[in-house]
Amino acid sequence: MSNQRRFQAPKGTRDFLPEDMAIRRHIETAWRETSTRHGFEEIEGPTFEHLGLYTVKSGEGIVSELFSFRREGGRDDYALRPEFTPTLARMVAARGPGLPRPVKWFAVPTHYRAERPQRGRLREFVQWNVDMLGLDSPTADAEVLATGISALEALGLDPSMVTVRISHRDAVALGLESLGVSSESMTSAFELLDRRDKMPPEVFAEKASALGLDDDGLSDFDRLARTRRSIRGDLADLASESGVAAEAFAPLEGLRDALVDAGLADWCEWDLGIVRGLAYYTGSVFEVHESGGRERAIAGGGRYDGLVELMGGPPTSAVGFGMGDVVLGLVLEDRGLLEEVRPAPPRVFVLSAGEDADRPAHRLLAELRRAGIHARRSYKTTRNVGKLLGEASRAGATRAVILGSELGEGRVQLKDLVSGEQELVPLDEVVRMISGSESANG
RNA sequence: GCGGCUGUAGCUCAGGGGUAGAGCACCUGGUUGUGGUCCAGGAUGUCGCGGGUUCGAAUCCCGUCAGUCGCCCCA
Repeated sequence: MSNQRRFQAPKGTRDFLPEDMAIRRHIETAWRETSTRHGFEEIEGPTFEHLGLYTVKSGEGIVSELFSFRREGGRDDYALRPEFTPTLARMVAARGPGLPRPVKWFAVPTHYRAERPQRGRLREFVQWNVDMLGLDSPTADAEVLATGISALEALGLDPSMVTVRISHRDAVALGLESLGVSSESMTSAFELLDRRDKMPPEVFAEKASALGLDDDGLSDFDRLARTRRSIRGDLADLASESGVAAEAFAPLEGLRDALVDAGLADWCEWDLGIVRGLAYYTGSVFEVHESGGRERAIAGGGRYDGLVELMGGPPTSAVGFGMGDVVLGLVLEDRGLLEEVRPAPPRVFVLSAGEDADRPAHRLLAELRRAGIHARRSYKTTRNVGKLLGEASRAGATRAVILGSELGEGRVQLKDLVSGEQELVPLDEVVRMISGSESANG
């Protein structure tokens, strides 16, 4: 290590040692199993795309946030994918007309963003994407949300720990309109709504008045932005709390019914301050947050009915979300839900208690593995059976097979490492006994 | 791009002008067959890097790099 150059992982990337990888697989397994159970099929796309795929949607300003490159001598600009939705929209635009509707796809891709890393945000991360296209109904929104929530539940979270905050751009637009915001100013109003907590009150007031809001309008705007309410409640209550005319919330009715019918009411609440920066959202928008508000959003998504068309496909309704592994991992860690997650332990540990037993031990090991059993041995040279059993225990094995002098009569010790009991059994029977036993492990 | 904090053994850290320590982890042994304990022993660092001050710097000063947290941004 002295006269060689030492490399470290690039900024914002992670090395996954076995313990880390076990956690990553734990999360990804929950994502995949939940997706499949809800009828979504897995897809994958290229890790890098033409740069234009991202600038067409987000403008040139996005480039500074991307890892983009041009091949030496090449003419095309590429970028490592910062998100999956453009790839998805491209795939659907290309193949969409021939696909049975609705399209229900999910992916678990890695993504890359050239940002300054901080808690909950890295330069390389995994993000679960769940999307449903071609069904213009709130039941699609609810089904997508049900899938996300179900995965959180599978990972041990419950409604006391996380909340899905939901809004709807149409409802908020109608509400803002009733406060006097013109349709030309609507985009700016959304932007102001999104960023209201990031500016001093004077600046907020100034920008609000630029939208045509007087003092009353400003206070109503603020009230709307802070409105949070159970989705079980009457929408009329939402109207009275936000100060906006009840008619504005008509777009929420179908969504509310679908969420309640899907059994998601305990997890969800209306939060009219949720906007999401992305310009392509057209209807429902939502974010999943840790209840204590200590971490960044665990997931975010919404309806984006115009994007497939933007990619050259037919007009296609769409709704989906992304859930990253970084914040989710932090939340699970905070809640102590990862303590039991570790690399798979072996079902059995084979050790020889004497030189004469080495070859029979190796033969047994091979036989166990051929039978599909996760079996390990020690590579130490010691004959100290105590040390070897210690190694078996540390590896997490619940049983050990000890081959020794009893081999002369064709028998070995089969030891239960949990109870400490052991019995002499015929060598020929070991594989059958272990494969036939009920074991939660490996 | 800006700011706070932190860089000493594989990990967590202590120390602090006279050329380095602890715990954990790791390895070996405890002689020929029973456990995460115990005992004994062992390896490991250019104290992030560069420069300056000094007889002497891990220690003080300057710079730089890296990590981390936050701001900006956040698909």
